[in-house]
Amino acid sequence: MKRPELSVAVDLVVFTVRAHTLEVLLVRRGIQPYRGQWALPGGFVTTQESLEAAARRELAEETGLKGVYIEQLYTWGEPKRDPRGRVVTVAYLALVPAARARVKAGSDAAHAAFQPARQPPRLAFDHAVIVARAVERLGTKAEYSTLPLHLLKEPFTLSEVQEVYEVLLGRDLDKRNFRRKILALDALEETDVMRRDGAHRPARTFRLSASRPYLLKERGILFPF
Amino acid sequence: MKRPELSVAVDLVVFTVRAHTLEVLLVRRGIQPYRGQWALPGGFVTTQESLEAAARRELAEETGLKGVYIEQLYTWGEPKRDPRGRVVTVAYLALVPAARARVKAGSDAAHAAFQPARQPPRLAFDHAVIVARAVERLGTKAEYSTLPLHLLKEPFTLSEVQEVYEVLLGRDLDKRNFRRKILALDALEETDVMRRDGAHRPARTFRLSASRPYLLKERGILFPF
DNA sequence: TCGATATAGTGTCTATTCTACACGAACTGC
DNA sequence: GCAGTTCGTGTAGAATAGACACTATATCGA
Repeated sequence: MKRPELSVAVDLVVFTVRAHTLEVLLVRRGIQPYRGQWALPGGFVTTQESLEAAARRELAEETGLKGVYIEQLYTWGEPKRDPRGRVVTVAYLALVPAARARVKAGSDAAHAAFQPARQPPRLAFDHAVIVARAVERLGTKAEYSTLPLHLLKEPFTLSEVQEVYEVLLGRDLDKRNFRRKILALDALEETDVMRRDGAHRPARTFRLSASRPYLLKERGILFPF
Repeated sequence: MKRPELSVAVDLVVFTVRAHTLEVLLVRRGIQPYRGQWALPGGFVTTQESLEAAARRELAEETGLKGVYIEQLYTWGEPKRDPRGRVVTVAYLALVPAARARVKAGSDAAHAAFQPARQPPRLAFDHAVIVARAVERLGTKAEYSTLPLHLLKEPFTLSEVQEVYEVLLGRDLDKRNFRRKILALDALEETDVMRRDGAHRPARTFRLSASRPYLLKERGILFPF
């Protein structure tokens, strides 16, 4: 059994929801190949770090963010996917609240930006495929889990929760039905701060109830509805 | 950006359902480390083949099977998971009908065998974790998809279908409700051959209807029930 | 050949869940 | 204090889930 050595990379699909749009973090490549094109942030895995650690490191380098939600998405390893040679890439999906979704200070404005995830610009390598799969995965998880809550900064209002679900699912939801269902999951707890912004009635705010995980496989499935 | 070179392997979790038990294919390691211990079949990815091709090659080497259902499960890459050095492994999940689940002729009997997947023997490396995750994934997919049909050889009876679902879900299902639901998916079509085995009424048999994919995300969710 | 035995195949009723739908409440700003 | 805006709430009809038991059809052996 021989052991050919390959390069292993991690790529990050960092999502946020802003202005009723699902956005993904892209960086402009400074080197060949695909120099000047948009691509996912990422980099090679060093010998001593775990895959997830490598992903978090890259995320911190681009955005300065730590402790956000991250999960492994899929691994791509077609022999020709990188013209430089054989590179296997492990893609990770990360969710950041819009309020925290800033490109790291020090990067010039053109270097990195959040852009529409469903109609991204032309991307380097097979990154368009990776983004498409991540979008699909997120949509699927919105159907049965509270994962989308990671796109919000606590405390949040139920209208904000509904907005992220609508964006991920790509359709409008009935307000009363949505609120009934999301509260029935018993995953949210009311805070005592009210959100007042604008000339209208203030909204109650919520945070995750301490006893609940984000993903609910148990009954209490969110959808269909 | 430096490019450390790592070894990339594929490991296979090959499932079958036999005698109301979920079984997984294991091989006895002939070399160090973990020599003599049970492990998942697998091997290193060569420079010219894709990851899935490597997985299919390993599967064929152990079982002689081609064209079975296979999907990528997850990628493990902790720095210390293999004492020989840094090995990133991409695990694949494969489903084979019991009628085809044979270890390749030429392997000695002790070399490879299907064994209970939920209480496997002590496994090499982190393979127990991999098996556990595969079992969980299969159970989850049984809740909303027709993926378990890959565990059956066509044509099959509805009782056989129910059996695999029961094994994957770990609970008994009501016969009438199950048949109503599975048929409502419109994923099965009746054949004209009857299954007669034993001293009782023969059963209709079915195959997958040509127009249907195995996985159904659309409504018509199978469970809860 | 007839009875015992084993699995196949089928329908209904009740409880729960889904879905559609509209208006008063509470605040700001002019 | 009025206009404008978002917040917050209940119900009724439709669809789906879930519990439940008996007849049909074959084989086998007495």
